[in-house]
Amino acid sequence: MKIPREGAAKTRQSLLVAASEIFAEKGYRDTTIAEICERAGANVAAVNYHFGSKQTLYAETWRHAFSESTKAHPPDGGVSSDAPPEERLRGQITAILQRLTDKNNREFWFMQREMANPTGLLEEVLREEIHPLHRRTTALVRELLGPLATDREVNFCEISIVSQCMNPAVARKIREAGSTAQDGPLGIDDVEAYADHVLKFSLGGIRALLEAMGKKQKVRKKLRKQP
Amino acid sequence: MKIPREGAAKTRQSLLVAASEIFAEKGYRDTTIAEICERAGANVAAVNYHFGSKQTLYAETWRHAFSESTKAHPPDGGVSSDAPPEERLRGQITAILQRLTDKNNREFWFMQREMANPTGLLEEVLREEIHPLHRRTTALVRELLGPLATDREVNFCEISIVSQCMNPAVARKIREAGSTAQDGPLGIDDVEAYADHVLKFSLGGIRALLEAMGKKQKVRKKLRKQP
Amino acid sequence: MKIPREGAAKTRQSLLVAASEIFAEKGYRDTTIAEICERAGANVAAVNYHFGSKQTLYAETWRHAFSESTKAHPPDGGVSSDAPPEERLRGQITAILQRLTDKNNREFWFMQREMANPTGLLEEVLREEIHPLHRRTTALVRELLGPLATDREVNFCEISIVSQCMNPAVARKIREAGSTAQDGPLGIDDVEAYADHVLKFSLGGIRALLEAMGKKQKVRKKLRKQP
Amino acid sequence: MKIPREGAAKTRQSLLVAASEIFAEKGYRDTTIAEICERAGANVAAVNYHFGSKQTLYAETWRHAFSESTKAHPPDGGVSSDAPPEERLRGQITAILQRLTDKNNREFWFMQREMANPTGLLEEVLREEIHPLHRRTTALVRELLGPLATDREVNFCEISIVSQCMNPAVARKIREAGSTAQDGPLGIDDVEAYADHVLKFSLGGIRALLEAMGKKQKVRKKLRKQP
DNA sequence: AATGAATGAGCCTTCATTCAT
DNA sequence: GATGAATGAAGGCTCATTCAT
Repeated sequence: MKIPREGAAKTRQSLLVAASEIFAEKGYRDTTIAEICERAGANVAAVNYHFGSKQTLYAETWRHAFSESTKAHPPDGGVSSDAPPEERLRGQITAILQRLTDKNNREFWFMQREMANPTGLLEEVLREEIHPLHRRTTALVRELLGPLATDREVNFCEISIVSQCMNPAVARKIREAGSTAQDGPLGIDDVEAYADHVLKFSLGGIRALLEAMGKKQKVRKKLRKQP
Repeated sequence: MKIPREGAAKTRQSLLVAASEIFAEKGYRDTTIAEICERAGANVAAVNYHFGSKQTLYAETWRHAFSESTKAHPPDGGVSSDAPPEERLRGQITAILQRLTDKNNREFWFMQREMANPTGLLEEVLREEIHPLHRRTTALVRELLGPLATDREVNFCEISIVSQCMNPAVARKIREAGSTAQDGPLGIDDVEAYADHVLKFSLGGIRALLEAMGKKQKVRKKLRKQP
Repeated sequence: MKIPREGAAKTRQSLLVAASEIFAEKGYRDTTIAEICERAGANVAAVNYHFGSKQTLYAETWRHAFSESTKAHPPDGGVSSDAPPEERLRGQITAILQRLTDKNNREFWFMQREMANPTGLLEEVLREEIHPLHRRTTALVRELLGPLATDREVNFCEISIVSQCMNPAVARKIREAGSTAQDGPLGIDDVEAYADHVLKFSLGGIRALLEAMGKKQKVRKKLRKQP
Repeated sequence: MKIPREGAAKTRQSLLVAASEIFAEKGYRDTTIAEICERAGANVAAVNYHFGSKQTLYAETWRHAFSESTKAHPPDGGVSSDAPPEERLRGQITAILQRLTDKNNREFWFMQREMANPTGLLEEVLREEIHPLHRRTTALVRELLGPLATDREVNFCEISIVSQCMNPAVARKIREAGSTAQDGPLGIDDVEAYADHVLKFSLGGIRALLEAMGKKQKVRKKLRKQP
């Protein structure tokens, strides 16, 4: 009747895996401890025994999903830090998109749910994990826009780029494309094609900002000459 | 003990308003009928009397929020259809952003929750209400990219533009900026500034796509000359 | 919007009819006032307005169904009181069976429900309406069994006869036969055939009792001769 | 505050017993889970924990009552299958009546309620449990009537016999007699006396049918001789 | 260490009845 | 006189958590 357990903490891992799947699929509220335990092949009391509460398990699961994801997809997309900024931007864009569309990755859905239904417990995770990524992108954008850009311009620009990658509709479309349609090359192909597009589009956007800054600069210089 | 009933559908409206607020704030599951009724100043049974069930009320509320939103913010942003496409693009961007950041508008949060936790009931609303908006933007993008662009290019481009407007992080930031910070001009100012940015950035992106298409065109012409 | 009502008490009658149907079909508890009023084309408050309460309507309905039934099916089955007792027994048996299987008759189902789930309110009706019928049959049985039969013998015999007619399984079978099968002669044919059977069977039973009494009588006479 | 749990299925049994009593007394609808649990000394959630739902508990209770009843009262009434058919008929009649009037037996009241207010769930039980009993009686009747009797005659005859035993009025009378009146010998005595009566009455009925068949037979023979 | 029975708070829903028009 | 909105008392069920082994 009992499953042979080689270690005490094997159940813990099973619970984490089961929870990861179900939480990502149904969200916190619609997930029941019973279901998690059943899928994990454990007792109903197992969650409270190993994690203390549903809340704690949730947080733990989130953390786990996030760190797994970061491990699997390095934020630079495999591009060397010596590469030209355009290349590094491509790396970051690809990284986000791959991370997002990795079938084993629940992180994105956790985040979606959190944004829609913040539990508060995860603000902390967001700060610790997401902000560094943002700062990395912000730094790159600053590099591309040059020192003349205001902080707001850099901020907006970073939002523009990341938004294109994080739009849930995008994620869903890609996912569905890969799962429903002729489940073959299209999935991956799509992601790469979209990454190319985002890079091209964003570089165009950045160039437009640079040109506008240039004009302003000239105007200011003119004005300075004739006060 | 009884509230004076001045009209038949007055309670109904109160319930709709209360539900709109609480559903948007907490989501379907975490919202209790009791809370809605209490805020609406009605009896616990009022929801089931007027709407039949929590589900129905939810759908009704969603629908209501959406149509109110469409009414308040015409999708062209008040720009004439005779205006040049760049102006019309500004109109659409502004429309989405205003719609999103309108304090009385819960629609966006409903949508967020639905994407995270689909009830299935709302697929229909999505199709009926969202797709037309997308088609409108797609048509405009096609106009800007010209007939040489592929459907995929147009599609990606439309996603790029809309994503920048619909990013929940943006919405949240703007909202929080308007509500927590010096609750003053910053809110609206922010939206307008961001709209300007998105327009500029996107036009830059589009121009980049056009140029890329031009090069391809030239290459093809060359190839055609020397077979 | 309002149905033209020629009299005040027209609604009352509609309610009674609707209630009769639904109570008989579903029983007291499973019937809702709302359903009754809907079928009667009246307001939800109509029942309480016209009858004071659900209980009262129930009692009223029962009484109504019962008296209607007695009116429609005279307990002697149309057989003259001058006819020989066997004929009169046939009349009574036929009367009960017809009464029971009359499609417009809810009375039997009310009784069934009452026996299973007595409301207490109806004890009175039972005494007033059922007992006279029983006494009538008892008298006839006494006539058939002669003065030598004990009261218990008469009582048992009466039960035997009436039981054969009132068995709900019988009622159900006949009803279903008439409603599902080729909804034609079979229904009535069945009833008549069964009535014939019950008469024959019961007269046989009575004769057996008489013979047994005869033997006892002889024994007693013998015993009396040889004290 | 907590009841010592000596065994796993002890609570289950308590619930079954309590449910059996209350369901039989009040019927499905008028019985509340709370009452059952209270009487069983269990928590309000106990029913749903052990049985899943009120419905399931009801079905389970019914099944339990029925099988208990069959166990306690073998359908042949203790008469050997070698005994003459009249004796076996006495056995069956006695078995039904004893079963019906057994004070610990709720089965009959369940059945009454079901016939009046079918839940549909129990059709199955009826088929599995009741039909075999009927077939047994039918076979015996066929034996008594001989091969010349039509199926309908056998069927009607079986109904006549069983009806006399199953009449709820009989059951009620006997029960009340045993419980209210000089709660003594009358109860059991009554049942035996009534069983005697039913046997005698039914054998008389059967003989009458046989005689009628004999006449028909003679007529047919005559007709065959003079075509 | 781990289980499964048990708990109790809370939720949605139903429904007979009452109230204000 | 009659309506339909409103009420509040339950009832069945779910579920995270606790307890006794």
